[in-house]
Amino acid sequence: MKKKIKLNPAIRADGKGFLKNLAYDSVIFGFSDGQLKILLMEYHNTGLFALPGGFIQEDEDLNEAVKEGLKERTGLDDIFLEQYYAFGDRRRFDASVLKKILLANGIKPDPDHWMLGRFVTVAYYALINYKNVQPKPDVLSDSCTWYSLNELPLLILDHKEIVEKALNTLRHNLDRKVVGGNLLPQKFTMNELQKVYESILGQELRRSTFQRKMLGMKILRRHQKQFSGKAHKAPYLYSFLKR
Amino acid sequence: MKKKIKLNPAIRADGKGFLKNLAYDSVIFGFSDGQLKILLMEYHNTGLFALPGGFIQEDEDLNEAVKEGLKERTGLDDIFLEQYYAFGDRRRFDASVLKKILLANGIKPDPDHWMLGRFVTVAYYALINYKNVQPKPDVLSDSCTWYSLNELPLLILDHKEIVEKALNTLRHNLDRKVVGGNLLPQKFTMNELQKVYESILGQELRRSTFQRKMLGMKILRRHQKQFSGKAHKAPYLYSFLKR
DNA sequence: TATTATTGTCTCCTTTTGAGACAATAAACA
DNA sequence: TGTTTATTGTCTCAAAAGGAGACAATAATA
Repeated sequence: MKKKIKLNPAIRADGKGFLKNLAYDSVIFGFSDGQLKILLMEYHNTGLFALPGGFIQEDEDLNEAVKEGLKERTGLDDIFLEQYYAFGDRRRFDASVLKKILLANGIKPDPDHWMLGRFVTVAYYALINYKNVQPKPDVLSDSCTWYSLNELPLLILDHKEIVEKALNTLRHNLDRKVVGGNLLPQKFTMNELQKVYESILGQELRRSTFQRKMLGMKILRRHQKQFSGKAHKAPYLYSFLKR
Repeated sequence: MKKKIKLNPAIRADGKGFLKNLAYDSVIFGFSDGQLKILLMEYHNTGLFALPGGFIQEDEDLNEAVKEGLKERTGLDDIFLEQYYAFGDRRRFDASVLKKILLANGIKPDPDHWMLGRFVTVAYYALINYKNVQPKPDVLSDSCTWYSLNELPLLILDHKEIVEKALNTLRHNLDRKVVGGNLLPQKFTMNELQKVYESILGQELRRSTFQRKMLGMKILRRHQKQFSGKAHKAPYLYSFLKR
């Protein structure tokens, strides 16, 4: 079987083969040091930061395009991913920013270069296990690294708003879906899970209530204890039941 | 001030002035005879039914385009409207259906006619007061009328799926937002409100519990009684508090 | 005046949640 | 080896919310 080569959109001059006026951006959440973090790209020689994103090929499902892009950035294949909003304000777009990025990459765009046009972007958020990932920049950017939600750099266009809405959506879905586990390794302690919930909700939770609730849902499997070497009772490890 | 004329996209041959590959569809909910209903368009001489939808002008915000389209269909201006999903599967599209519609309207499209291409559609749902509306068809269709959710005709493309997802989203938002009132006149009885909730949730609710909950939220104002002429106690009318 | 259907409210009971208490325990320390 | 420390799993008690039904009030009819 012939392997499909995916050209990076940025290096194509005409934008052929891609849906016009349409892009996607993904807010990729990870958890480390007790904090929620997201992946950001920094473009060559510009000091500009942006969400990982891309374009959709004409022969590709929207959701598949996003999964594919996610795989390129993170190397991960089976990721919790959810679409949450299409940002379509006309003023969200600013051609000068895109032009700056292209120029810094040695591309001198015509005024009617396809990437300088207006785009509606479909936003997704993903939850991944921080430890499994070595983020990789794309052709236009020289880094793809984690930033704590509390200390984000200035983002291009309306990407700040996109992040905020992602977090809000994640919060609202937290009670409907058992989403928290996607940010942790397969086995984790109750305290680690609680920390994840707390950082998503932005508020502290009562330990006993949280534990009772989680155990009451019957979706956790209890494994052996985890001995940390510290001078206190060792917590059990848990994992989520598949279904 | 010069009035802006909005050309109907269908009668433009080139599709210029519109965003490519992008459309919107709206699931417009109304409530009458104790049932949830939605607005559907039937295209001239085709027997094809579809959701009201349209395209986005290059100088127009996505949300504004949808509001504008909604106003054309319903005459209403200030409508509860919420975006909920962008449908972007490649196989959602079927050129033969669009071709049939165009042919039935006397337009013989080239194989590369813009409307025969692939579209990602951003879906919205709206809640309106049934009584306020005289639905109007657009240029391509000869009717725009209410259909009960239980007895929908066969819909084109993936419009059935779009409706189902709208209803699901509405259900999930029902406890977060006080959404039910948008389907009723300004003043309504508790029983009418309960019927709305029941038809959205697809299940019966306990009268006393429902009333206690609604009154407990402190978002209802009680008005005079409504005398129906029937031989029993008259219910109060309520309205939602603004804020 | 009695009857009927429906409404607003109340009561009782169960379930869920909030807040804290307490014994168990892994390692460090004396 | 016994004591101390920090943390864990579980339990208890009270408060809040929710389910199920009872009951008096009432608008029109018979």
